[in-house]
Amino acid sequence: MSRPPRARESVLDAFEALLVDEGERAATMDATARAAGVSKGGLLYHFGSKDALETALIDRLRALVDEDIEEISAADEGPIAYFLRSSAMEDDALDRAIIAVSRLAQGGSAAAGETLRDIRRRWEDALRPHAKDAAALDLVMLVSDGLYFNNALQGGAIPGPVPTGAGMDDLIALVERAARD
Amino acid sequence: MSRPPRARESVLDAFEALLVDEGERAATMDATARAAGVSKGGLLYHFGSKDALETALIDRLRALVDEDIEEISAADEGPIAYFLRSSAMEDDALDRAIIAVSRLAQGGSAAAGETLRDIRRRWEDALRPHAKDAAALDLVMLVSDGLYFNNALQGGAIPGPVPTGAGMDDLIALVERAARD
DNA sequence: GTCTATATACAGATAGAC
DNA sequence: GTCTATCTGTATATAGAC
Repeated sequence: MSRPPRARESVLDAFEALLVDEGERAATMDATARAAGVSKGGLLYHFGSKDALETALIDRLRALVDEDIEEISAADEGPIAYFLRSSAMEDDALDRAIIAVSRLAQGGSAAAGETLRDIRRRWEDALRPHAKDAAALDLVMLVSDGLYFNNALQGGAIPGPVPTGAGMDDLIALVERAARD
Repeated sequence: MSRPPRARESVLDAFEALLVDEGERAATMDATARAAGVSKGGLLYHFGSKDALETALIDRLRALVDEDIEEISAADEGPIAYFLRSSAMEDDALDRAIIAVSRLAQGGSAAAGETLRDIRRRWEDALRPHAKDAAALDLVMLVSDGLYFNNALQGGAIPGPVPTGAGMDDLIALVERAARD
């Protein structure tokens, strides 16, 4: 695994941040270059096209999901609780990458949409052994989708309608009681 | 209530269809005019700007939600079951309008985002009396969000991971058992 | 590897004819 | 009320200097 150039990574970080904080429309190559502190030409040396930039972000997401799938199976508080709790986070690398790629999917990227469906399938497969039946698995997946949806929809700093703290604990307990094997 | 001109409504239908079927980026004024069978100038007679077009679609959604809130309270199978079942529909006027406005929100429209948050709050208020506690209400809302999310994400005709038929009945039974008062 | 300058395409919007 | 023609801004991408 050859580690990629620093400049390349910081361009990718800037692109992701723009997608998450200001939406797909604001994440232009110009704005990305400015945010990363390089010129448009400099950006295009690392990523030959907008499509290449999007593909690189999608690849980063896939790598983060690989790690996450490992952690789900090994989680102390149980796979379902771990999965739901991590669905509501806002600032770790995985969640930022998912939100960013969701924005690309909404903006019309077919590759982004396929990636998100694929990821969802992998999570579903990882959790299936821990749910008592199909409806229970549907329930867990849909609550997780709902948590992501609400985090993805709110523009920036607006507090969403998603439960936090004790409210989140109560929700997880309720879902586990309904879904656990 | 003065009924609006036929041409105006068909432009709005075309705009909504483009948003739902091909995404926010494809729903340009040019494409909307073409799909509605008018020229760009013709479209701009009815809607003086892109913003006016978006506002009209948002207003249409608000009106449909007013009707829906009435029906939720009056539903035979119970408000929660009715609400969840209607969250998974794909082709009635309300669901198409929600998906279209969700696309606008993702594309950066602040007004669309506020409208969606407002609608969610109204549904939550309508269902609160029928849920046994806060966690139960969170559960119902998040499952509904998840159903919408999955319908909104898939590009066009791709079958989503959302349960249908008997699977949906099982899910609703599970949620009701967990959440009902 | 990174820059400036420029080409090309398309979005939203205006003007004025019919 | 609907059209064509045109203006302006901005996004992606290329060419070539440093």
